[in-house]
Amino acid sequence: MRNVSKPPHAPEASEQKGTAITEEAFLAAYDMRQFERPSVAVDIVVATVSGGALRVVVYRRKEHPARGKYALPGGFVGIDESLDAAARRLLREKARLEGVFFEQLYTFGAPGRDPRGRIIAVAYLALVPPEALSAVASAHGARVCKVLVEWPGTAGGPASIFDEDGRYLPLAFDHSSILGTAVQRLRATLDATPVAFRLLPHELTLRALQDVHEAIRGRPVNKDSFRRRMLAAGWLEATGERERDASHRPAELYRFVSRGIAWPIVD
Amino acid sequence: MRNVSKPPHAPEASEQKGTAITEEAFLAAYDMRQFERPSVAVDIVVATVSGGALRVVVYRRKEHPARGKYALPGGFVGIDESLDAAARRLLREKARLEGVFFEQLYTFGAPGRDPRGRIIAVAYLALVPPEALSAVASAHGARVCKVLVEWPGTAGGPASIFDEDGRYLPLAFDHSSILGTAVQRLRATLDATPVAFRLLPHELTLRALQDVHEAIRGRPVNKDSFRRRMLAAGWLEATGERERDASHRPAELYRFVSRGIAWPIVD
DNA sequence: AAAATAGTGTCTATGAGACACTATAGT
DNA sequence: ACTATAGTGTCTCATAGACACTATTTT
Repeated sequence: MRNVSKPPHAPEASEQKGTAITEEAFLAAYDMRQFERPSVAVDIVVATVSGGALRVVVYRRKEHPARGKYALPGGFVGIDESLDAAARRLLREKARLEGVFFEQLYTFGAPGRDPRGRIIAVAYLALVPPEALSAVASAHGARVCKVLVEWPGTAGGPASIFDEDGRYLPLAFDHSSILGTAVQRLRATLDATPVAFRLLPHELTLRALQDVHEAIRGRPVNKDSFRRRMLAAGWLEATGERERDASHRPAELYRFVSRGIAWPIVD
Repeated sequence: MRNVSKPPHAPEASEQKGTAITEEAFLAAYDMRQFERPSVAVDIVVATVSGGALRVVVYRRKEHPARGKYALPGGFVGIDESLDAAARRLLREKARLEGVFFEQLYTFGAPGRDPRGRIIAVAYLALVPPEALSAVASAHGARVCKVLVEWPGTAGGPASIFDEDGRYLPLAFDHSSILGTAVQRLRATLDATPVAFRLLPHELTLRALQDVHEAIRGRPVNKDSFRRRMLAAGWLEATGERERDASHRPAELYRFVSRGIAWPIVD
């Protein structure tokens, strides 16, 4: 039986006399529980770049459903909790991450996406520098896996994950779609906004920044023009320091500064 | 009392024995109703461009809450209905629109956004040519209002609506935020994707296309370079026909064709 | 010295902005 | 003829890509 619930915007009970009562009286008489409601969860793509590859945090599911498959960190939204607050709480609870950059990505609401029932997932994207994930690795079943994207540019589509030995790891539910959407967002905003800096430590070399761009785009970028663009964008400030323990000429260290530059860039 | 509901990913009841039972048995025993759930609605920004201005469809609310204010068309998501299906249904029910382009925009979930209780709104953006809204105008309380955006570029922020006489019309709930997000999305995707064509009839002049770009960006664009870019993009095909009833030289009519060009553009 | 990567200078191709000019409709 | 807008040709400037070259570290 399909429940195309009639919106409570105009509930039957108060429709006739509704025009005369006050807003307070209306709200007091209003019972929202008359409509069947879905559950709402937040799922988070916690992304970083290390070893020249885009990586995300996943957990091996120990319970049904999708037992043995890998899932993005996530959980249900509290009834008095905003979506952003839920994402912040879940980042803390599930990945021990605080103060990291995150933003809402897309909402996945296909009726069959979770066998437990109607669960609508608001997906988030969190960006962290690789060293911030050292604590996560020790967490209960957590793994930081390489992402494989099989479509070019911002075409979109699912993405899959692999372990260090190149073995495919199955993702639970529709999490390959969520992951694909995250990569699409990253690729689309990479040039227009300074997202790449969120994936790097505070002090960085231009080479490391280029590695991040190449890992996200999945293809090489032109070195010369990349350096010029980055230095012209006004996001970088030379520290005067140089890289250490490189087996070749050490590169200049830069700091990310957004002096007066809006986020995203305003034209 | 704050209900930060413990995620049913690992429900207490089946935690101990969960590792031994089958997925079928787990799901049969699983009761999702133990957690308090929000309502989920879809709100739609139905946008067009006419008279050199970006316009959206709003309804004057006849009932509490926010009685007398203007609201975007919207309604609750059916328990077995996907989010896209809910948007399609609401476009048909509320604005008598079928077969129009629409996409998901952002999800608004602040706990206090609707005084009736916890209602999470998945916002959608629908783009229609101006003549498609002639039937909407006659609908119950519907109005097609000019949009005012007070921030430059893709900075983001709220947007407000005005009637034909320049009078400010108050928007209900957080609909000015939703509207602002819609404009931000339009501005961000205007150059990279052929969204502008969704706001125009099938046959169009370059001038009309430029008007759409200027209305969305909120500032003039360079005519010469705009013409070159549009003709080079491969989205336009000359019909050989010319504009009628213009009080000056009639412009060439073009048709939108996306021959082999992906949506959005793949590089 | 050899290897490897960092960083600079310069040439070329492309696309945006500017502007002058021509074309074609209504009045 | 006059006005208004459509549409073309060309110049300049900014930026991306390509490539040659120099610089500085480890081994």
